[in-house]
Amino acid sequence: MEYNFLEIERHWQDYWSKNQTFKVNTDNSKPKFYVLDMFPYPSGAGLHVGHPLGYIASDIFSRYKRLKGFNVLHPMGYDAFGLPAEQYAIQTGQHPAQTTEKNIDRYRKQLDRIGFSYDWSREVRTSDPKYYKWTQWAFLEMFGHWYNCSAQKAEKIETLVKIFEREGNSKVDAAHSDVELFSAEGWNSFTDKQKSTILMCYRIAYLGETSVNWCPALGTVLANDEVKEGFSLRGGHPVEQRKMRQWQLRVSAYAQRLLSDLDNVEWTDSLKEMQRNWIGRSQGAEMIFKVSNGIQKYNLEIFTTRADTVFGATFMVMAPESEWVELLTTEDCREAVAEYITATKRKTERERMAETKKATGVFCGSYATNPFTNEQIPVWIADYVLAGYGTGAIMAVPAHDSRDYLFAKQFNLPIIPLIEGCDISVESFDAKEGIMCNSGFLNGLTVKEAIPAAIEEVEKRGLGKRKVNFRLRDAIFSRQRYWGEPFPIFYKDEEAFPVDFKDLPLELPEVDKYLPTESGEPPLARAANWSYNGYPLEKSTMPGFAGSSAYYLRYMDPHNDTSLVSKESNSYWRDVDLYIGGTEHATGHLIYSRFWNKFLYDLGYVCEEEPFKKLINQGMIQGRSNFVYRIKGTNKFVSLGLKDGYDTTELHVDVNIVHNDKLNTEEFKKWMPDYADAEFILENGEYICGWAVEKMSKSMFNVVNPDIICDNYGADTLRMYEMFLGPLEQSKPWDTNGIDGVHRFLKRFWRLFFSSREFGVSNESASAAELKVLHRLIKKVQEDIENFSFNTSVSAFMIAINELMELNSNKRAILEPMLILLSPFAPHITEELWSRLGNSSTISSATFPEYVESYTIEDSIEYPVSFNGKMRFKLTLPSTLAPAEIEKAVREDENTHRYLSGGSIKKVIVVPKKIINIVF
RNA sequence: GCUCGGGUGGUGGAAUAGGUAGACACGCAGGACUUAAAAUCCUGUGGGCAGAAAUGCCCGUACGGGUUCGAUUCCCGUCCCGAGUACCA
Repeated sequence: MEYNFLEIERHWQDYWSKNQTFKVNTDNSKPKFYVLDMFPYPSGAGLHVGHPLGYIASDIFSRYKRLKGFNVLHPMGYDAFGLPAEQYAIQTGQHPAQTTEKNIDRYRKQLDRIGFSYDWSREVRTSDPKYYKWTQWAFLEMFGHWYNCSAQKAEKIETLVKIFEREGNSKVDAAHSDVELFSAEGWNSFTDKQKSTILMCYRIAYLGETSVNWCPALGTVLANDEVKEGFSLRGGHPVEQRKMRQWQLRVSAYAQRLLSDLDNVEWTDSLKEMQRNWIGRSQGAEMIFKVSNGIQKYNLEIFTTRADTVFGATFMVMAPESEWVELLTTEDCREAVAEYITATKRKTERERMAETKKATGVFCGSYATNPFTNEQIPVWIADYVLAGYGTGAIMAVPAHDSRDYLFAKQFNLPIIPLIEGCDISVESFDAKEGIMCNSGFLNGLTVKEAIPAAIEEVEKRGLGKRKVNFRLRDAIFSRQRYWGEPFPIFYKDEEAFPVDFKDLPLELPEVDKYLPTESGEPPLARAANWSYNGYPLEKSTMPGFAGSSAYYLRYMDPHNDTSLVSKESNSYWRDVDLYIGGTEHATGHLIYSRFWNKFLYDLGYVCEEEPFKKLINQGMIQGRSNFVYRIKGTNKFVSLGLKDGYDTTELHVDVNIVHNDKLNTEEFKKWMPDYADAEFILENGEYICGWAVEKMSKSMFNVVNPDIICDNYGADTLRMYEMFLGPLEQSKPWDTNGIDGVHRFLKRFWRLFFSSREFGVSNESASAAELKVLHRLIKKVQEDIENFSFNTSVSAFMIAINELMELNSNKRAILEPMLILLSPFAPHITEELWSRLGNSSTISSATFPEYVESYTIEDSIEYPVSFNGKMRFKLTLPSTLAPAEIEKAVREDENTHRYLSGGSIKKVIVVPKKIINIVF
């Protein structure tokens, strides 16, 4: 009986779907387990073999947990709003909803063929109005709340109004944008519009002027994590800085909690580290420097982490965008400053980055007083100081900061070393170590002692205070695009008002074109009647991360019409126990989701403060390209081994017509018309292709479609092979060479159940040897799955099968538990054999076999005996011996005496079950 | 530059509370079955030296040191590769 994987897989996929085998409900009699994949953006290109890697791993884990008695929530959905569908719509005029729908259908078909155990009744799509109603709802909640820093939580905006009415805003410890101080009387005398403008500075979702990443090619703004090295992540278009009024989320208010709570989740260290860097906490002090432009005196505030170096501050620098520039530029410097500022503005973000080795700047004419030395020091303007961080101004300590050093050298400013014996002749001494000198009261202290001592002195003299700064900025939430969630916001007299909750979802309107208008307004401006009760609605839409920030909550209760997730569902499923996805979301989705969840937690809508308990990053699967070598000026192709004898051009060839690096020359002739009459110079009758690891992409002809693998080998082989390829978290190239090994394994496994030619297993009881094989495997597979070491468990299966074949084992007592062990990896073949064995229920409701140690204990052990670490001979001893008895046996062994040849034993080291080493 | 990973046969990769390095698989070579092919099965396969053979010895986990009876594993230094980040004061 052949292993007919196509028939078997089709049959069981139908069966699972018809019987809703993987549908779950809350069930208080069972412990819950929530396994989540990062849902995909359904692109037009469909899935390639790299995409399912993480899904396969999570599916194996889900199936394993079911066998272990857990009630497993394992859902899937689509991140359906996004740029490519909109770009395609602009080109073709087709509604993005249509292309998205089509792509989703294709994705679904591809996913279904791999045999995932998703509960599809819980599917979500971010572009579905029933779904984005709750994205809009969350936004309105953020609009209606402020962040109370002393309580460390979000509170209703009404509580803030009460405080303002009672005492003004001077004592409120709130996360806010720049705002003037006012008293209670002041507040009460404001007009409604003034009040609303002030409240906007406190809302968690707020409208504010900010410097944004503007991408002219895409015609929209982008968040920091959507920009990489000055180019847009999607499309790779240049990005420039622009001041614009945009909706923003006050993520920065949560910076400390986002940082601290990383300690409470089981993520990889590298991912946590990435988030820590992105949040970028730095502890230091804010200090006031008295400055004078000759006419008027001001207090210029700066931020520093090195308060200990004040004695070496020989000049000040402020950012070109700083509002201080206007105040501190003196008349005689005005022209030079203006010129410098225009020059800076013209530079793109990229140019500014590229020029990190060259310092540019201009003196503004004013002088500051160093509060510790009382020296007069010049105030400069330079673009190496950023407006958006700290106070936008710094004290420059050239001896101990490389950027200040570069600047001082360029403009001949004094450099004063502050650490004993440091060499600053060619570069600054940035390390925080050494003994202080030239520093007045700090002299003789180590840097570590001097930093707090200096801050203490600063506070004592009233020059400033301790301060913690974060690099994490508020998230820019507006996109000038069509294919996204509309903001439930309308404007009355230029003032923003929320759309009433009962009117949600505010559905995306129809437009004639998906482009911005001629006047540069977002596409929604094209919609007729884009208004609410006669008032104009917000025309930008929300960014991609809006819909993906709370989708894991929606899966818990996907059809709920009255809330995002019910209290009952949320308190049962709580949080994601295992989240699998790519590391590319480290500073985007994974920050926003945590922020979003914490916000909902503050409001009492969810019961866990962190959404993803454990997170695994699957590695990227790269492509493995194949090459052919065409002799220049001919249509002749020479095999890899002979190509050095010719002048050739290396050309990519479709990997799907190459098997084990051997080209199918007939297929090759059919592949492209140009090659129809190609000739080949073969080696040993075969054409061998060259290869290289590259990104998987159409242009390299190295895309492998999982459907083809399923056609040729079956889904079970694909699943096991993807796991066998290497450690889950490691990036690795896809190489179809080698898949035969896994396929062969499944065929052998299948054959174990066919003792003659007919299906049949023996009911005899298992032998000790068979039980040993089985129980070693149970232990190994269980440990490996728990440790996400799926590649080694595939190997363990192969070893076990080889051993069982040697034993001619076909006993039900062994094969039935083997089926259960294998079922998470290869669900179709195991389900088929399971039912042939006469089981009425599906294998997913079976119980994972219990490991019994006594079956695996060996009678005797072969010990390698080494002398001073060098292996000499092997000694077989009963496994029951205690270390002392082993030592006695080896001392008495004749081989020992032979190798000692008269020398005396100093020590005998016995590592139980491993090695005996004699030291002499 | 900084931070975090990682360097093991022809290939993918096993093995680290320090204990026979190269499991398992691919590929390759040889063999069995077959008219032939496919499929399947068996044997060998890190390098070197010696031997008819069984086998024995030496060298080998990027490189150079160190700790140890013993290091792929721990420590110090160097080189290379990958990821993240980019003037964050």
